[in-house]
Amino acid sequence: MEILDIGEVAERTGVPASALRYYDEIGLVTSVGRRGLRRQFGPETIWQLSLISLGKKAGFSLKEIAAMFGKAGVVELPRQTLHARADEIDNQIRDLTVLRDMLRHVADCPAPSHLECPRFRKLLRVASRPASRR
Amino acid sequence: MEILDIGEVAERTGVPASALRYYDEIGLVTSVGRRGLRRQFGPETIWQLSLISLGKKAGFSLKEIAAMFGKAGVVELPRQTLHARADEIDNQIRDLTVLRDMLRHVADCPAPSHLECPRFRKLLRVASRPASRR
DNA sequence: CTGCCACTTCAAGTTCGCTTGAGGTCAAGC
DNA sequence: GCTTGACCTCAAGCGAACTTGAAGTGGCAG
Repeated sequence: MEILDIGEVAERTGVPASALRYYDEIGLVTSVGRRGLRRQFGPETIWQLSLISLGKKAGFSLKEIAAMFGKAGVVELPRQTLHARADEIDNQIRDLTVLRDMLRHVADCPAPSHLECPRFRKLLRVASRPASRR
Repeated sequence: MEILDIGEVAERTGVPASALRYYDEIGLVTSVGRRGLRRQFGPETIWQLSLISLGKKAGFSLKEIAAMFGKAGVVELPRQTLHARADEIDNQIRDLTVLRDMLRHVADCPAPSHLECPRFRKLLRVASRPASRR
């Protein structure tokens, strides 16, 4: 059960075969060979696809993801770049936290207009501030 | 200085006029009138645009953002939906945290192959787990 | 040996979120 | 009154990330 063909990968990961073909085409995943015409993938493809899905959720483009996790699924970027990426993600986490707090607040706050609520106004101020100052 | 025309809004927010016209077209922002042909916006547009930018960073589509912050910039969704959205965002924050830790780890870990590093393998397991179990 | 059917390729189409370009308008300054 | 310049409209184009469809192929079960 070492080598999976495209249908099995699709079934196990939920990623459609058409998408897998596309990823193969752009070099985001690599098929280890063919059985007839049928693409075959190594077992590492499975976790590579979860990393890809993670990266997508984080808002990275497939190109950026390909750059982060090279063909082998092994990261090959300079440390500096990796830390920079991590910092970007930290900023994004902060943004999401503000948005989440805003939604939760709005769901619960009884004020007639949220603009009148000091808590909402505070969140708004944070939301408007540039990332560098957060 | 109550009412701004499109150029001023663009300048203050960094959102290009073409995008503002597009947002107007799809009803994501509303112009309060025209001076000649020129669109004019109320001052609330400014903070609405930062909410929009926040929502975009969070990976929501413009339609979803429009649904969250109705035309008036006032949220008009049932509390339940808002909390559901907030929970979604929480999951996303967790995903991002895993990804960030993964990047930082990879930047610093001296192991020859990350697959051999127990810490990396642990992060990988978390990454592969469905959101519900995290 | 013959089907079957899951795959293949390749081109074209789709959605999203805009941008670009051509040609037009209008308020304001000279 | 004329020019200027910032806006306008409308249609087309664009890149990302796929999907869809038509026509073909090849391993394997019977």
